[in-house]
This record gives sequence, structure tokens and C-alpha cells, in this order.
Amino acid sequence: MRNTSPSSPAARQAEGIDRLWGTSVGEDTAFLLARANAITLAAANAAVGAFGLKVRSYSVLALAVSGERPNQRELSEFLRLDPSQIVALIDELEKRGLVRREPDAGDRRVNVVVATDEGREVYAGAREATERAEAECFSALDDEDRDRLKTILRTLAAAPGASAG
Amino acid sequence: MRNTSPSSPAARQAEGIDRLWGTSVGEDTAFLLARANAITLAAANAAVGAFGLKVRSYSVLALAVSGERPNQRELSEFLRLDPSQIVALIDELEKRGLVRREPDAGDRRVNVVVATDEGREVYAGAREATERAEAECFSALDDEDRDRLKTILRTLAAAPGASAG
DNA sequence: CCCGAATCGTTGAAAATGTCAATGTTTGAG
DNA sequence: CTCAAACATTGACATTTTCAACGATTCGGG
Repeated sequence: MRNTSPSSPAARQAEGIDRLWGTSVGEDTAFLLARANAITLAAANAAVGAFGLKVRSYSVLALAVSGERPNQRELSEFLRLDPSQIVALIDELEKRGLVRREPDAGDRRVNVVVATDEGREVYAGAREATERAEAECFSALDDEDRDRLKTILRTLAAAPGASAG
Repeated sequence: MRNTSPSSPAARQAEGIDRLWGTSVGEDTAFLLARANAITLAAANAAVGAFGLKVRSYSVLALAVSGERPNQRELSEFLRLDPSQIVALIDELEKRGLVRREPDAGDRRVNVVVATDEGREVYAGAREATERAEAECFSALDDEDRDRLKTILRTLAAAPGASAG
């Protein structure tokens, strides 16, 4: 049996960071949120990477495919990215022919972002890959907890003050 | 009453990004996770900023205060940061006198990171601030949902494959 | 109609972060 | 003793973040 306070110096720290889970950091919901996010983000990035995308560009593509015709300011706010980053992301997607900017009918300042046919195709494949990756990330949860998590996160993500904190 | 398909061009997109929540992106748990994280991270950074810290350095400080005497490799793994980033973070904290490196008794390769008295003081204040900030972030949830969220996130954050994904 | 403030997309620069390879020191196995 | 591996560190490089400024356009008021 394992001693609670190991006498052997070599065995003291063993290979475990598990004891750190008991600290205030390990008990902090915001930290857990960040860590869970880092893990799923890495998995998602690996998944869409096969399609020459990152999570960022994949999100923009998905919104372009949606048919909601978001403009760049809306993408910026929804994805919580600086407008200049949206420009860069769309530039890249447009160069690849997955997306195009369309002038808004009623306001010549604004561009609306829509997907091309090829964009829809790439999206379909990438979406399948991310869903597989996510399924694996969340495999430790049962269906009920998955639903709960989604509901709770939606409450947090859409909370007032999400834009101007 | 509001028309579902507004005829006025000016009113079409209004000021709402709300319609984007109905897209596949808005339904994606991983996206919700990322967005909720971004929001709480921003709030936490604002909170600890008053103490000259960021969430990163605050986390390192908290682990140094914990008494668990983590070494740098452990910090790297637990916080999911590159070892070189840990070096930079500790350098800064050490320069400010909040933390110091102690040679490990049993292994001269490893440094153990411990807090100074001043580090403990600063931590106490910063922790209070972050707890206030978090309380506000999670104010939209009742106690039960807060517990659920924490439990679920812990499952995800500590899942196997969290280190080598 | 005309002016000024505000919005949208864009550009560019600076700071912060992330990623990776290489190194010196030390340990542990054989 | 020798060799491979682990730890902390350094330095280089790419990516991301953050800001300020700009031209074009819209909108509200006078």
C-alpha cells in the first residue's frame, strides 16, 4: 500500500500532478473552463486541420454557410474577435474560394459573407470531422450531462455583458 | 408585433446578432465552451489586473501559495503551458518578490516554486477580486447549476488524454 | 440641403502568446 | 562508467491579440 507521506525522496513527487487538483486553482470553475476549452480546442483544431482550416476559419465558414448572411461586424461580435481579425480570416477563405463578400443591398458600408458551393462542400466534411472529435472529447459524459453542459454554457455565453464587459 | 421576415431593409439586420445563435455554430458545445471561457477570462483578467497580475501569473502564484511545492514541469503540465512560458512567468513573479525557486532536496535538476510572504499577501487580495468577478460571471446560474457545471468541467478537464491529446 | 458624429471595413504596427529546437546539468539504468 | 532520458533554460520564429488611424458611407439635426 502507498504511504500518504512517502519517505523515499524519489517517490515523493512520483509522476503525478494529481495533488494539484486539490488546490484553489483546481477548484476554480473558471480554470476548469479554460482547461476544458484548451483540450476541446486542440482536438477540434486537429480535426479541421485535415481540411486546411483552423477552428477560427471553420467558424466563419460555418456562419457563412448558415444562410443568415452575417456581416463582418456581426461575425466580430459573435466570435469575439477583433474586426481586423475577421478581415484576415475572410481574406484567406475568399482566396481559397470557400466564401465571398457580397455588398449589402441597403447599406454600402457593409459586406455580407456567404459561402460558395465549394465552401459548402468543405464545410460538410469539416463538420463531420469536428463532430467526431467532439464526441470523443465529451465521451466521458452521459447524454444528460452533455445536455446540461450545453444549456448551462449557453446561458453563460449569451449572458448580457458578453459584448461589453 | 414583429414580422418574421421584415420588409424594411433598414430593419432587417437590426442590431441583433441573436439570429446567429440558431446556427450550427451556436449549437456547438465546443463553441459555447470557448465563448464562455473568453468571457470569464476577460473578467478574471480585469480583476487580477489591479494587482499587476494576469490570469496566467495569478495561477502560478496560487499554486505556489498552495503548499504543494510544484516544480516547473508540473506547472507546465497542469496549466497546459510550454515549459518556456513557465520560466518567463516565474521570472517575472520572482523579480517582483512574490515567489522564489527552491532547489529540490532529492533532485538537483528540479526547482520547486514557493510563495514569499508578500506573494501570499498579494494572492489573498487577488483571490478575493477574482472570486467577486467569477460570482458575477456565474450570477445567471443557480447554485445547483453552478455545482453541475463544476463537476462536469472537472470531468472534462481531468480526462485522460488531457496531456497528450 | 448640409454638417458633424457615428459605423463599417480595412490597414498597419506593436505587444503578447504559442511553438519548437537546441543546450547544460543532473539523474538513473545497465 | 556510459548512455539515454528528464528538467530548466534560452533563443528563434510564427501566430494571435490589441490599438490607433483611415476612407467610405450613413444618419440625425439644423
